[in-house]
Amino acid sequence: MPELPEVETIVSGLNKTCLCRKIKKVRVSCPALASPRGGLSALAGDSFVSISRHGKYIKITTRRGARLVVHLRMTGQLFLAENYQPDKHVHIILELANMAAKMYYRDIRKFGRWQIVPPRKNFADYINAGTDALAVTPREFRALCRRYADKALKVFLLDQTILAGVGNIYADETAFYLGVDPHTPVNRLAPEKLLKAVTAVLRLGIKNKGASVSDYITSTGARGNFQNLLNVYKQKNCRRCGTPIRRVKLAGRTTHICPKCQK
DNA sequence: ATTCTCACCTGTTAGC
DNA sequence: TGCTAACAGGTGAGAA
Repeated sequence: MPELPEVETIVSGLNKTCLCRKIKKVRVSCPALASPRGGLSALAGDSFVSISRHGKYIKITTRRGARLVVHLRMTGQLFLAENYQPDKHVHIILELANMAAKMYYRDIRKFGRWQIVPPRKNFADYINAGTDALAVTPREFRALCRRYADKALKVFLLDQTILAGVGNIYADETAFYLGVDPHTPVNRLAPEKLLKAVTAVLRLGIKNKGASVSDYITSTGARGNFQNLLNVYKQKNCRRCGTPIRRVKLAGRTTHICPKCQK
């Protein structure tokens, strides 16, 4: 799924290619993806001047001052391609000036959202999320650990209002990195170690351009590499010790644990 | 207030 | 083999 490292990879890719290019044409074939409905037509003639990220949310600002929040949810893909034949899952196409490639939004399950932020609101008000997992300070992180001391590690990591960006893949991999069971309460872990683990796992994901475990692809349509380095997530056996991975439900998600490496 | 459940979708996999 | 049911997991809304 697109989590922080996947979204970071897409955002940094788009920043290299499509900033400040005039949007010649906007085609939306699934109006329900946009809010307000039909709001994306206002992008015609405008251009993106800033593309950034908060957690898994993509934040876009245009030359005319419009703000856009794009969320890929489960199966959203945002990429640039030349000579691409859109299939039935492509729902938004942006044609950019002086560029052979077009921008495509493809989303099999149509869970994703393109939202126009109302003029009076800022991004932070609009996005219901805590501090970005790679922007949190050690001091702030310690406070979060104290406040949510009783929560299970995985529940803590997955809650976007506490810390933004970690999803199922990186939560399981973080617990593995720490060598602990994801049911472990936060107050049983040293905040410094926990933050170091989250940071290390997310950065490794970014370094490898994200994990293409299902539909995720980069902004050029390429697959990531991190799926080849996962230790427990969707693994049959632990990559480190070969022990069969135990699958349990935690926080409503399939959770992968190596019974030998994680106590 | 906090925590849980469901709805949103469709492709893939498991099981009969 | 062919069909159906369960599953995949991010978010927001509504219920408990």
